[in-house]
Amino acid sequence: MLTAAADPVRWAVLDRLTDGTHCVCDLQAHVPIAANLLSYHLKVLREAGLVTTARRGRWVDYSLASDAHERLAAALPTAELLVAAR
Amino acid sequence: MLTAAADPVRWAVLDRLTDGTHCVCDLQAHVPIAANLLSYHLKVLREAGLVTTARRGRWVDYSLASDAHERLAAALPTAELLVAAR
DNA sequence: TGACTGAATCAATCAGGATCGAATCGAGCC
DNA sequence: GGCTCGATTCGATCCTGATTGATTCAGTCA
Repeated sequence: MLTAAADPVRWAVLDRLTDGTHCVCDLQAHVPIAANLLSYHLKVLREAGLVTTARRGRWVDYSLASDAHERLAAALPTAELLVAAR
Repeated sequence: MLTAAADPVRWAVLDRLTDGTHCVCDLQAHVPIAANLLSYHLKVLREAGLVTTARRGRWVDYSLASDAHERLAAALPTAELLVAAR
């Protein structure tokens, strides 16, 4: 879970998706890597459940999973500090 | 920052430290790896500023940095979602 | 239909970090 | 001083995961 977010490329993708849905071609313009490599990283994010996809014609739109932040925050080893503080 | 926490061994160490200070020998008992390897991971955590150390006689005590959780949470790519929500 | 485009998949390569063994350091004890 | 214990450092190896290029798939438009 954390390892999925703790990669420079995937971090940039997630960061880009925080301001809304973007197709792969748009993400492509924001990370300077090959298309097939981006596809690989998107697959990792999909398998981690951090992003969701929707096909729109010949494009595929990627969005942040609605609970992405909650799940990431809960995955932090220090998460239980919050619980204890409540 | 995130990569420091997104490792199984270091995650376990940080998790162990959430309930207080522990010497290396105690941490050793909670992660099934060689002593020198643990030392390596502790060094990574030190360099990331996530833990602090204090020598006590022949022992070295490790503690969570006071701002460890804040800094980890802020390092999440989805962190700005919180800011936007406020 | 057939050419074209966006996207995903596959096998193979490569690099960086994790791991191991041995040596070293620092502090206490006899 | 020599010795032990706790912890770290060093050098070499292993191995996972990132990267690459080529291929395949799905959808669009002429």
